[in-house]
Amino acid sequence: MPLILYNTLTRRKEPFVPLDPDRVGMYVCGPTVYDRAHIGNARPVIVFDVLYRLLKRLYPNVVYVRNITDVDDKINARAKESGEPISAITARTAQAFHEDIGALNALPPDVEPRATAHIGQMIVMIQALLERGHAYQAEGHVLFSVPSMSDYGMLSRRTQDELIAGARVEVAPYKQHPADFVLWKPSSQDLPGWDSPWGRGRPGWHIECSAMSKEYLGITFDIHGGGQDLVFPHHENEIAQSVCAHGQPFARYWLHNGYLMVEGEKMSKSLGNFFTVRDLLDQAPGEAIRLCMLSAHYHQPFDWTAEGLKQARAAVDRLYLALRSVAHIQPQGRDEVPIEVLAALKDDLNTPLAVSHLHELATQLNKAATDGEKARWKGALLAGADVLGLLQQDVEAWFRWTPAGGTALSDGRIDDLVQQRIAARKSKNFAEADRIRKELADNGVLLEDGPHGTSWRRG
RNA sequence: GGCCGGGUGGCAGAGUGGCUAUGCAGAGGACUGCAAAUCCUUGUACGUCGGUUCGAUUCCGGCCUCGGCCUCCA
Repeated sequence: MPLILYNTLTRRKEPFVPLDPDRVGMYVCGPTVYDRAHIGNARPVIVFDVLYRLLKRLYPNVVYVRNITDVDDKINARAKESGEPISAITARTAQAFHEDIGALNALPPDVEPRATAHIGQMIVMIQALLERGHAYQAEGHVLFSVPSMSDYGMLSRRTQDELIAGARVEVAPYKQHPADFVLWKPSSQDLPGWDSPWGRGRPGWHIECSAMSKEYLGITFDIHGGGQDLVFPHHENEIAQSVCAHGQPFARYWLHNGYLMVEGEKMSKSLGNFFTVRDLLDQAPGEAIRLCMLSAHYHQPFDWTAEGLKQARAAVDRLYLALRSVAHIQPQGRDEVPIEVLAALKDDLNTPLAVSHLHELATQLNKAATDGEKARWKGALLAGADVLGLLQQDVEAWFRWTPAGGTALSDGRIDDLVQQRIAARKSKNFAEADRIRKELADNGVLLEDGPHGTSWRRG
């Protein structure tokens, strides 16, 4: 069964056929580093991480590029507010981004280019657009001429007339057409700027992705991904710039993850339902957050709820409990992704179905009677979880996780109480044993008496 | 106004022209000093009205309804 992907360009599911199976290229729009990542930012990171893991299983060489936007007017505004130097803001925020998404088990991309390190390539591309008659200069700006591209709007399926009608912001007077967008804009001395043929200035938002994808993946490449909100204008404009500058096709498969809502409402700062990844990592382990995200199909809108996170955590608990019961068994077939998990993911990244297969594997593991069966099912469960970026940590570490700033009992204190209870049980002092269990339960610690002794976990 | 995606059992959420999704929650049972975990059994579905069909939750059309986007935004 081939890999099938829903391509926004054609609005249908298509078999994925790479340009060069020996070098599959994927570009995903990364963060603008002016503030900590919120859960909306986390969704594409997790979704495309799963795709990356899947592609690596299917092809020998995958190049995953995810940029960091470190030049942007939002960053400039932040610097002006706080007085913190721009370079400090971007460095600090980029580092925080890496920490946050690392906790969500997102693999680092192969290349993580920064916009400010590719200004030269952007200038070259803008020059090409000017030479080919797809851009013009006006009042220190360089603008892309939307009417110069006959099939502009192919991705978002908009016509140029609609763009005029839909323009709800004031159109800058130097624009020849309301939909024209900025490639380069002048910078005053207090703003970041680079010398260019058009004076000291800075790039527009869209050009960086066009320049950096070409730098690392070539003019035409396989997959371009991002959030659905980027379809227009960002990705539409990337296509316009790249196609018009090079005269050749740009990305072949466009993938977009759906929007993220919170408790049924649009996530926004004014509604007070705006969570950062960091906030959530203080409340729940990263793998619970990750599984929660993967419990709905990437293309659907996702409603983030406290209840959903709770259920996701319970689901991960269940998988780790299955593993805990076979901690002493060496897994077998550790690298063979179970066929049903693979099939689910190859069908346009059907992660909810893949997760359900993980649960079925856990059930089989729980039911396994012989060590041979246990070894086989354990290997299958772990291998299936790997492609989803789940079950990546030590089983006991998972059960010992504790929220930030909590007043949880220490591991050592819990171990002591467990030992006391074991002694009480040995002497048939069940009243004392139950008292200790109750004391631990009151502190959020669950005990499980098994054939191999007593284990505990934080709930 | 334009574009797009939805409406599935208590909840979340896949999927399918006729055959158990899965998890959580519920009920009964086994196991356990008691529990927990686990296993077994089990109840509750496919917005609405038509059409196509031997048969539709699943295809087609109308309707109702929810949500998002339309040059800040993953």
